[in-house]
Amino acid sequence: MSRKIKRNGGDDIKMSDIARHAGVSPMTVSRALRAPATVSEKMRRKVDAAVREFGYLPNRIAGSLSSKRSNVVGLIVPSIRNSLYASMIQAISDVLRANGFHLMIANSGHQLDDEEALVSALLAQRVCGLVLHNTTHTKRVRDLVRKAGVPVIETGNLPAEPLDMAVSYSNFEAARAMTAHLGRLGYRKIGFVTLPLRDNDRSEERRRGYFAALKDLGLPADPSLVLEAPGGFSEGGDALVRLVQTHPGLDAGFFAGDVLAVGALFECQRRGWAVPGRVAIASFDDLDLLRHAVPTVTTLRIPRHEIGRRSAELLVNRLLGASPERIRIDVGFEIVQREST
Amino acid sequence: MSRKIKRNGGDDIKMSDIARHAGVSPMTVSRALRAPATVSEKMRRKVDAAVREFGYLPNRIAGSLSSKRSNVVGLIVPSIRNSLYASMIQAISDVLRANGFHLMIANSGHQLDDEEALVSALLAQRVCGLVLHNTTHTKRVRDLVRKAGVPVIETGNLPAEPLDMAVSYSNFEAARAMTAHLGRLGYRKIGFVTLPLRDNDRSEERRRGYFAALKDLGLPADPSLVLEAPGGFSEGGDALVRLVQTHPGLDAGFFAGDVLAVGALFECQRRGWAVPGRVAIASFDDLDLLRHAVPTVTTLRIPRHEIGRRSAELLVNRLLGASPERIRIDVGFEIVQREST
DNA sequence: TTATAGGATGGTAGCGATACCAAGAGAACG
DNA sequence: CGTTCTCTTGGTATCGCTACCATCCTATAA
Repeated sequence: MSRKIKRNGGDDIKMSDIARHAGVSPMTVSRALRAPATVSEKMRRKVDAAVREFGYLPNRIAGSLSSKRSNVVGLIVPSIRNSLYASMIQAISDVLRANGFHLMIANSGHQLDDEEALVSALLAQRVCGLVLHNTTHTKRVRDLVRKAGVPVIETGNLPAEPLDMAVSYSNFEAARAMTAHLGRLGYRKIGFVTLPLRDNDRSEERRRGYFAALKDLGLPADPSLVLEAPGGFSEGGDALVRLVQTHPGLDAGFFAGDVLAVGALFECQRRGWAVPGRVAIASFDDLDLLRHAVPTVTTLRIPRHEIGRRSAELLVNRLLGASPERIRIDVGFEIVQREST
Repeated sequence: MSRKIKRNGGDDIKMSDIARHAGVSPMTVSRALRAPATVSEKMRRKVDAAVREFGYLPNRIAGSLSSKRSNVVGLIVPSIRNSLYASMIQAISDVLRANGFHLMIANSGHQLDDEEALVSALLAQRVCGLVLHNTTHTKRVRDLVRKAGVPVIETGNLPAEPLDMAVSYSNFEAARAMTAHLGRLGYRKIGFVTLPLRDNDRSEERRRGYFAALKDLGLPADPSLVLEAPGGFSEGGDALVRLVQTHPGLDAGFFAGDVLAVGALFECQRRGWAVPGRVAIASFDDLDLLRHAVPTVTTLRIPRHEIGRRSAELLVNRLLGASPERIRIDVGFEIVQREST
């Protein structure tokens, strides 16, 4: 059909073609498209007509190269699959889009090395900003980001010293508050099930919070009450069963991952264990599901949507000219007491 | 600090700088980076050293402009928040990344007009391929896509005439199969709860499938057995209650949306209605949740992950040179019979 | 009437890479 | 020893757009 590989198909109409057909200069076309107010009514109409006639789409790649400005923001999350991230992503995407920016998403699978590779790749694409759902990075990531000079949001945890801007809640405080809440409700033997701790500052912080609260409550810190489990319904159920077997007096389980908590709840239903009669269940992160389960599940409400929204807003402000300053926003959390505790 | 707005920060080291410091020509740097095999060992080492010394990141924007090739694929989903899409997105992202491509994601919120705006925007960014989770488009979208000449995957449904390539299952056949399955199990008064039908070919098809199956079963087509509900746990519960109230003989509910089904299940638990004793519940889409709920829920397993994987693979093949041909892949579905029916 | 400001247009020179072709350096051959 | 072939390397011309500055035109003031 064609002698060489067709790289990009398309007839590739360009700005100068439009200019010629409209009888104006390319610059006028450029202006009519980006800043219509700076062009006379007459010119604008000519340009618009030609643009419509040819179905012209300006080449943003050329535009970005020329203006040294891009309108794409990069986002790295540990996993796209997880619905927690999904609501944050949605919020980011919405705010960006409303301001004419786009989102490039990648997932690191909780690997710091992969995060590094992705940060390089995104910076090579010359993203104009970055959102990282992670607050511990390799040295190279820190260097790259500093050197690139693009605004960066870190989230997922509250770092003591953000790279640039951080929007999050404190995993430590949240876990501590929930544990304290359970103590206040009278529970005395509180198990803690955590997601994998390796390379995950969030999980670490939560566990620290749990122990801190136990100390505040004057309860013994028993490491055997802490179980590490990969996320998943079955794993949550298994963990609870194991805790109950090894600690007959267990009266509550705090699951630092909502899916784990729901899995535990289902396992209780299956075994006919009353929740909270036999054992109370508390969760982390307010999945919609938890409000509808039977019984409804006590949890921490993390304003994921707000985190996404504010992250994107900060980024956009900076991109629109706000002066660079280290910002660290604590969006807080809320304990939602429900039937399960 | 600086007299003019700093657009992109960074010292902006470029290829010619690296070339100078390595004592070679820019072309050699370019080759050493993209096709190391075409460059002598000696040159490659010089280049690598300079690249590392300066922490140089090639500018992909310039590269794309020059080569007329981009490595970014665009994806438009109705909603990022929904976990159905999440597992497909993850699969797409993984395959693309393994082949050196990136993903730009946007969500249309089920609006065809928004889809149109996003397709324009993505094509203006000169994405090298497009995945649309939708099979009905505005005329302009069809024109734009044709003109751009980039490979396109449609998914979410099986269109009779794909724009280019389609990877999906048949919503019609799936809904028909599940309804038939319920009939085979002996249910005679089967309610159908659908997601909003407006501008949504998937929902339409599912409803058609339901009616087709009723006809096959020799059961009357009673429009009052069909309820439209926005997605959500409460909405699923409400819909079931309404159906039961208006049709005392209702013995099964088929929910064309997993969240609706789970909501209905919870409502039954709350009211003490035996599932499936009082009413059976069947769902669409095999959320993990359904396998763990009590009782476990009968559903249609849609290979979302496979859809994402194969979509991305087709796209990558085409981008790597496979000849353009209309492809229409039916990945099928599977009925998973569980305790709830 | 001429001077002058201010807004609208156009010309030119890149942005930072790659495609394409030409040239140089060895290797292999008669 | 010259010729041809292959493998590397380098130079030049874009890619499609925007920044920047020069120019031109019209409107208002003197």
